[in-house]
Amino acid sequence: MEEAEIALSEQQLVRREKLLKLQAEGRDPFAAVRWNHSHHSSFIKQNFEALENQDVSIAGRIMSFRDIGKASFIDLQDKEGRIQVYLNAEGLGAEEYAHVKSWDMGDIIGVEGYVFKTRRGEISVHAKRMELLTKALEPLPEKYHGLRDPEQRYRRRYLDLVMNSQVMETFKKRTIIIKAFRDYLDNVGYLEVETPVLSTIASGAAARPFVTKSNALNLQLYLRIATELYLKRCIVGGMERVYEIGKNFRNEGIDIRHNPEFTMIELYQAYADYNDMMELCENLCASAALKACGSTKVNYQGTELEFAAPWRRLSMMDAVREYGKIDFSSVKNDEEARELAKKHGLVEELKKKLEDCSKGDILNAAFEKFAEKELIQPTFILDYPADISPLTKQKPGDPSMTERFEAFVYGRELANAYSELNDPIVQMDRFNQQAKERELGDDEAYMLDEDFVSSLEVGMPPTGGMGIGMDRLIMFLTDSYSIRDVILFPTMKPVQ
RNA sequence: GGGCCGUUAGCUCAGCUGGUAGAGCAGCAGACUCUUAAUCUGCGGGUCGCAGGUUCGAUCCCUGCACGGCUCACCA
Repeated sequence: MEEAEIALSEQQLVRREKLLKLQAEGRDPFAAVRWNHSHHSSFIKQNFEALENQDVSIAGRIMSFRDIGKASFIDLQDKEGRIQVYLNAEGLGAEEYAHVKSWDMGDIIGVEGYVFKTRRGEISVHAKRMELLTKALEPLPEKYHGLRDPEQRYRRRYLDLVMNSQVMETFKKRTIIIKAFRDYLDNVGYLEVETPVLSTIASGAAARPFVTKSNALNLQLYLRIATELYLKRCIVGGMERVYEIGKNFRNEGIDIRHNPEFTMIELYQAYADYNDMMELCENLCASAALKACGSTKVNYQGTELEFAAPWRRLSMMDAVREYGKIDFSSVKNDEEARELAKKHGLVEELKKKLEDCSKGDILNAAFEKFAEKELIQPTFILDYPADISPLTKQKPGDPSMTERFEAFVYGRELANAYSELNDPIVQMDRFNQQAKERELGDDEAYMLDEDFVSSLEVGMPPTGGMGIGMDRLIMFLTDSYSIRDVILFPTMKPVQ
């Protein structure tokens, strides 16, 4: 007792004793072994007529063990679900049957036997041979309530997955949704690419980056906050249609809809513009909803969301007029806009001092305050101020506005898309403007990427581009309240 | 970062106005050949998140800390 020992519970000690006993008997449940299994649980249940009285081989985890004396029932869980195993001395032999009875809930076993239906109508496997494939040394959480403690569910997701079948369903759906995106884009000629996570410049979005260091290069590097500028280089290179699904990293607050690392798809299409991106956005989301939920109509937190095209289209100015009762169309300059800001209580919403704010800043603040949370059904908000859209083409006839939209669902931003700015001279001016913003204290202003500008000098065709927050879409399609419910291992503070 | 709430057996949770703790599941022993939250009998299992303080005495009151949840702020 000199060294600090990990305190084992009574139940853990019991299981370790069982393990030692098994090993002493030459039945080490951790010894190398493979198990040929022929079927999964749900397949057997769905194909009972064909499989009745047929031999099958299954494997999984013991979730329930009902010993009624000379016979027992086990609920075996595999990746598809659960199936009941019936065992008795006749099927296994008296000695084996007695041995199996010492197994525990949580143990991972293989079962060979024939398919039958119990008198109560439960499709089951009548065991002829059983093998303990892995011993569980820790007891499972409570079989009825499962694992409830949110902290443990996130920290020990493996237990959450074992105990809560809807969690497994959510993550299966997650994969279906991402695959739906891939299938759709691959079918219309997109090329999936990979761009750097590590870079000396973190640009393409407004966010604080994570900082790391390369030992080999003796260099400070950032983890990417967006893939935009590299994907556009691919367009310059002639790939015409590219997308990347991957993690972005933003060193910011953690809450119900933000995780420091999150999954984004960005896609770029040459010879297209933001109108094409709207259609693509509708089609991608509708197709994902159809594949994951069987319908474009999805229930989210008690509200029915309709993802089928067409989504409502509304300019930012019209949205502010509709939801904020403020008319920006007649505002001629920044000064008039600042007056409006004071009149409508927007000053506190602004990220900068009022005198530093342009008309665009104030319009955006009014939108965020009055309109954003009202946009429940999928809605495109079009035409964003140029000041907050440094990578976007200006509107023909109104250089203060850009060809940009964001898609909102349930009051949350889901997608962001532009007619991509491809004029290298204007792009340089916009980066310079961002540098000024940074001097004014905005540490999320876009970093200058000179090589990106120089790629535009080589020539980027007119291009439409879009980013969609995959985690957020997955939240909507799985009725998940928190982003942590759609990320397998969300960022957590370590326990001290 | 602010506010509110939580942390008690492996798990899910009780625990009154302060007198060092209970249930169900799980575990152990036993009974039971169609159970499925199986049932029945009996028995074990706790540094009440951590550290201080008040008190004769703290799971309970106070302070601080840790972790988590919600929320506001922040955050395209």
